[in-house]
Amino acid sequence: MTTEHAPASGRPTLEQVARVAGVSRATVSRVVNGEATVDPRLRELVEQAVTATRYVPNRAARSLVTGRTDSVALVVSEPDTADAAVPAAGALADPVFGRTVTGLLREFGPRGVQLPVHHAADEASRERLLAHLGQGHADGVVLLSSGPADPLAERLARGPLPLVLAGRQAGALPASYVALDQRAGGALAAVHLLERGCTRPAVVAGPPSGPGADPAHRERCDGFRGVAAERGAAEPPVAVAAADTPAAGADAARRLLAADPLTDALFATTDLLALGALAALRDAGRRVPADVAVVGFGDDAAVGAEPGLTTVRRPVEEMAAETARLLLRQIDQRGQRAPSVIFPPTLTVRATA
Amino acid sequence: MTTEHAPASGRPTLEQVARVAGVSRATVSRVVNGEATVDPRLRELVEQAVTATRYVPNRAARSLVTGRTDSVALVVSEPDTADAAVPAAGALADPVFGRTVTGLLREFGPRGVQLPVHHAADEASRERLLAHLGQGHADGVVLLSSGPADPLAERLARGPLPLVLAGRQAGALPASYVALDQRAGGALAAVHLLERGCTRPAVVAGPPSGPGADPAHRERCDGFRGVAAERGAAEPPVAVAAADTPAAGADAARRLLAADPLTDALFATTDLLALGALAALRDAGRRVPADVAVVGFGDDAAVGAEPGLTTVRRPVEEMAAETARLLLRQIDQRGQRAPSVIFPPTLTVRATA
DNA sequence: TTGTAGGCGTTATCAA
DNA sequence: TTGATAACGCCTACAA
Repeated sequence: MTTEHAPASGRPTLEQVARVAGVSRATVSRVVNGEATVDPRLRELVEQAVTATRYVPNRAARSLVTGRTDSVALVVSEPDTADAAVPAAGALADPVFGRTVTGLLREFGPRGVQLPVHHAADEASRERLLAHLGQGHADGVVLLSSGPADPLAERLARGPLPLVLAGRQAGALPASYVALDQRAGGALAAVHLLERGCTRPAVVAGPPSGPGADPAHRERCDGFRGVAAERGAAEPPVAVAAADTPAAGADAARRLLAADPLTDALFATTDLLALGALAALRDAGRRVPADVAVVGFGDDAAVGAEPGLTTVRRPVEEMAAETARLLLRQIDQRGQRAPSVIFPPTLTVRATA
Repeated sequence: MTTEHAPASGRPTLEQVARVAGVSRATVSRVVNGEATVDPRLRELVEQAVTATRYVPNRAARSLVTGRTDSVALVVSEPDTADAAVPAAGALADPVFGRTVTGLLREFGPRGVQLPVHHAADEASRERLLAHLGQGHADGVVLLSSGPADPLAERLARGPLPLVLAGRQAGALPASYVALDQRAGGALAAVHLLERGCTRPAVVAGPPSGPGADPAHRERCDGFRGVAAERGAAEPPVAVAAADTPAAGADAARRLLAADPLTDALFATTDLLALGALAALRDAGRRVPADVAVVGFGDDAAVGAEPGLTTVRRPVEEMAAETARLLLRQIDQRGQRAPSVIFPPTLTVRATA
């Protein structure tokens, strides 16, 4: 008398597979989880039953007993945007976010690791997130942080969950990270410009505070100036833009040109700034790259430039893939911290330099 | 003799909260789930115990018994990119993806609904995804589809899971959607240009096939021409760009200017195309907007223009939030299809028109 | 209104 | 090597 009280959802369970294969649940479980200690003949039987019933393990049940979730939280954190001048945009609208997701999914997807996204933009969402993660709803965390001093980074780093910081160094925090060699990027730009024959380069640097602020601006700038000094070029003057926008970049470029009309190369620490510089050069009647060569940084806004902007490209997808691998390793090794990795950027040469 | 066999993970369970509050698990469960039938005094007690123990429900356990997952899959689908000319970019790098996530999270976050992201770009990932979703790992699906004829859309629509198409109409598919009124966007641009005094407008339209192809180009174009005809303006000539890139936009604009040197307004069905048109106008020595006014579409690349690009803005975040609400309603109503919604765009006036 | 008890699908611990 | 059997944390009749 098979009572068969239908489990509401018509999906097959271990029990059913076991019945079909004529073995116990335990054996089916072993086969499904690839354990070695199982008779080849039984294994064969079970595998047939699995495909016959189209069985797929129930994540919730598995998670309940193993304590693992097979999911990694992608947390996009940004400083309270309430006071900032950037209203709608936000870190999620940055192509870097999408490219990061692409890279992460490349590793996680095939392994069946879920990637729930979280956005922490204010106190409330931060607390909710922390509580959520604290409950063990993810096996690890990828933190995509826009600010250097992120309160969330610290709290997550002190927490028990494996954590990898994406695109930003950990500083004093006990966490591994995957970051870009910003200095090397600046150096790349300098070498290219100098080898091109430029002798009076200048730098449009992003703001040290306010919208678009980022310590990376300074590192890129330092890398650029380091090479210039090393190669005996004139010490490149630096104009700091008020914000990371084309308008501010144009303004900074104008100041640079006014201070030294013979400037023949401009390195902007951001593509957006470079776009503004391009506009300023146009207005000033300078030809690009004949009179002034321009190199940007990021390869984000570069797609919008006509003619194409020569720029320093960050291997965001590859970095994200490495982030995923690092995190997976940490999860496997039960919290044992993985080494951090720094990626070198590359130069994408287009029309402006 | 409290045996207290530590549950490995030190997280509080219903049981512990119940002990602290001096009630039964059932009562705690009721309070946590907001059931009305519970004595206010007990409720108070339980709530205190919950905060004291920092209790957060265990999703896996809950999911196991309810059959729900409290998570919605965000599926980003794009046609096989293998042959396409766009290598690294992809739909995820588009700011629209991030803005959509922002809007979805606005609704899902506070309700504790997870948002795992999936990327379906080839046959393998599509099948894996379908199997995954078929197993009931999500309560519903938001499909962000780049192509009009998406094989995934059809299969999901026929499946049992609640589905909402984001940013694209369903066509013949049995699914609800949230889309933009593309025609109205074109009309908006036309009205603005005409009221500005322009009399010889022209259109740079995106490609009907190939990279950046999208039926929306035509709708925007139709909306624009409809208003022009209605208001007795000259029939606007249309140049179709070879791709959705600034270079192709510049090329199309040049053709338009050559055909009619008196052209005094340009509407591009994409911001990227508009950027190219701007460059072409510059090269041709036309002042913008004095000689030729320019309006773009999307407000994506607009951030990269200097001076600012006047453009048609899509309320992507709001649309995504509505998508979330629609889906939630469908999930609550056990598959009962929700009505679709079409959003009107707005005009963002900057410097070019 | 509250508590008791059974079961969701899986893994893990034992015996056999 | 295999099979019972006991959790895992929660919800939900059902009984009180």
